[in-house]
Amino acid sequence: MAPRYLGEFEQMVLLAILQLKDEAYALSILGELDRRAGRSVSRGTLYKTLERLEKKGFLEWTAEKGPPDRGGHPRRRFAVTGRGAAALRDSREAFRKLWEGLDEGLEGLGQ
Amino acid sequence: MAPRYLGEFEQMVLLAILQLKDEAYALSILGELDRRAGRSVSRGTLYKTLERLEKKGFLEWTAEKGPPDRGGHPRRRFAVTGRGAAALRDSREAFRKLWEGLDEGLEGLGQ
DNA sequence: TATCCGATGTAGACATTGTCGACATCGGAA
DNA sequence: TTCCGATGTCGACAATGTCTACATCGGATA
Repeated sequence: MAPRYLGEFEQMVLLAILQLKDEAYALSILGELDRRAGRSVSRGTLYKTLERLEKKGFLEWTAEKGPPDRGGHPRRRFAVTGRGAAALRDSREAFRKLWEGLDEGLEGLGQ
Repeated sequence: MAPRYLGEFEQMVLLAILQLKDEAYALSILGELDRRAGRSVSRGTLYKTLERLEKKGFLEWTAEKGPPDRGGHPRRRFAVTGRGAAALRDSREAFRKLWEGLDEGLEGLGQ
């Protein structure tokens, strides 16, 4: 029952938020995910994941007044919590050990 | 419908198999996962994942006569396919870009 | 000022992935 | 013989990934 690990996409979302620093709004996250990971998903998908990560204490958000430029109205700014950062580091470490020494052998494999 | 990406645990399993080279039997994979990633799951969990990865063409296996030493009877030796290796590389690349420049800032975060 | 539109969010549904425990087998060891 | 450890298989269910449809708020604009 206790969700012990971050899913693949959950990790990506957390990382995208970290990359955006104080500009982590839902739509910007969507763009960051697409730019860096080539992962383009619907807004619904992102919001669901955001909601779950918040419920698990891996991120938090604050509501803000309308955006300065166009289309203005309230939106949420997301931020990774300490627990979220810790979970990311743990996962990164696990994968680092699993990849250890494999990089070379994989070059050229697959089409 | 088309499962485009590897799940978090699926990636770990594929990597463990790669690490074990020609010694990738179910039980050894279980041990490798535990040793390197600190991830200890039941045999059922592993077999289910192995089965799904095989169905998607990311790994294949060959049946072997009983193990040389103790408890002998047939078992399966697993191996990652070219497609599996390619999927791993893609995922690794996506995460590399997402982590870019974040390592420092994360040191010391979380408990 | 009535309406349209883009930026935001929410809700419900459903497929995929992660996880177990129970059950079944095969050969040696006791 | 019986017991036991190494192997696998199954069915059930929780967690994660994903979409589409629906709802809102304010400016822009006709």
